[in-house]
Formats: sequence, structure tokens, C-alpha cells
Amino acid sequence: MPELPEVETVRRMLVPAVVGRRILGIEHDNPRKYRNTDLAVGREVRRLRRRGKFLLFDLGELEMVVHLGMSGSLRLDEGSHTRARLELEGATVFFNDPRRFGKLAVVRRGDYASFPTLAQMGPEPLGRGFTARVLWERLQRTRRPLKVALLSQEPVAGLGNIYCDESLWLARLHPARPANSLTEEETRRLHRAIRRVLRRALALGGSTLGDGVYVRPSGEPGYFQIEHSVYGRAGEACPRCGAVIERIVLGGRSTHFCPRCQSS
DNA sequence: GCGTCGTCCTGCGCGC
DNA sequence: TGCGCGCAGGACGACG
Repeated sequence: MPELPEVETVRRMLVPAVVGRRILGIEHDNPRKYRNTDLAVGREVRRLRRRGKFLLFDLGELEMVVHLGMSGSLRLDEGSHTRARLELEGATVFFNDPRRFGKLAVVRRGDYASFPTLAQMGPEPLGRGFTARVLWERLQRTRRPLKVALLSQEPVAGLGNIYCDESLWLARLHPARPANSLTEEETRRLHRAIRRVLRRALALGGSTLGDGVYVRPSGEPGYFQIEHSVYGRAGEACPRCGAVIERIVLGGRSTHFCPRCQSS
């Protein structure tokens, strides 16, 4: 599913195709999921930014917010589940989304009332604003399980199920620990782990799972899944200590961890 | 205000 | 072989 590394990979590959070009039209099949798209027509894409897992097309006074959901991708070739089609000067971008969890809306710039997660979002994990101290302060605000807190996007932006599990494994932290119970030393480990996992995933173009749902705009898969240590590996040996990786459910999400080296 | 749970939606894998 | 069921997932709204 698209998390920060996948969305950033998509953004980088789309920039040459969309920035500086005028939107000629947007066709789609669902006004409830793809809102106010008519407002974008005739406007030039000035920049293409990313915030967490959201893509933000800067249209001047307006902004087009795109979330890829769990199966969405923006592609330069037509996939088998095209839900929306962006016609630009000299380029067409296809919003491919088999499971229809993706969203697209044109809003007034910075007005994220219809995207509360975006409005409350924590700092960018690879940016300067993300320090161990900031992470610790944000984790102190809740006693929810670490995994659930991280998925909320409030402590830090961009983590989804895969990179949460991988980061917690690298930091040797149990995913069910209350978020506000972390010591500053443990938070420093988590901070380092999140940055390391995301940097590595970004370098490999993200993760393409067996379902093949996520691919880059070029159609090429990502390769970070080869390096997953715990995600999707329940029943296999922990690559660090050899104990059997377990799967539990937290916040309704499958969660993979090593019961030996993530025991606290 | 905080936390939990149901909903959206579809493809896939499994069991019969 | 083919059918039907259950599961997976991020964000968000409803509810306690």
C-alpha cells in the first residue's frame, strides 16, 4: 500500500509530466470520491508537493489533494482500473485504483477541513522539523498503543502498516506499548529507526507486495519488500534473533513483530 | 477530549 | 472447475 516512500516515488516521477502544465480536463466516475474537479480545469500545476501520504498539486489559489488509499497509483500509462483521468497539456495521468479507497479533491489552498488527518499531521520524518524531542513530545499526548498512535499520522507523517512494523522492529519496541510510556532513549531509537527505514525504502522505490498493486508511474515495481524484516513474515524466523515472528491485531490492523527482541 | 469501532470497496486466496 | 466467503487496508465519521 502506498506509504511515504511510495508516494514520494510517485511524486518525483510525476513532476516532469505535470509541473508547469495546464490541466485541460479531469474525467472520473464518482463525484463523491473525486470532488470539485471542475475547479481545476484551466489551471496550471505550479508545484507538486507531498505531505505524509498526500499529494498536493499547487494550482495557485487552489490545491488538488490526492490520497492514493491502499491500492491507488498515478500512472502515465493506462492500468486496468482507471478511476480518473487527468488531461494536461502534452500529458495524461491515470488514477488507477482497484479497491477505490483513494480520494481526490480540489480545495482552497491550505483548507484541509475535509481532510482532518492532513490538518493534524505531524512533521515530515525526513525533514528538519522531525527530531527525537518532537517525536517524544507528540507521543506523550496519547496512551494508545505505539502502532495505533503512529498510524494516526499525528506523531509523525507518512507511516503506514508496513513501515510502522519495520520501524518498531528496528527500534526493538513492542507495538502495543502505550505511546506515552516511551523513555527519551527509546524515542531516540524509534526516531533513528523511522528515518533509516524510510530512507532505505525510498532508495529502493518503495515496496511492491505480492498483490502487485503498487507500481511506479513508469509501471516498474519497488524493491523494498525484499528487505522487509517482519512485515508479512509471521511464522518465519526473526532476522535478528531467530525467534518466530508473531502476528497480532492492533487498531484493526495486522501487526508483525518479534516477541523476543521486541518484548518491551 | 479521547479511544474504539464500523464503513467504504474490490481482488485474492482458501475451502468446499 | 467453480462458487462463495472472509480478509486486507487508510481515513473518517459515529458513538460511548
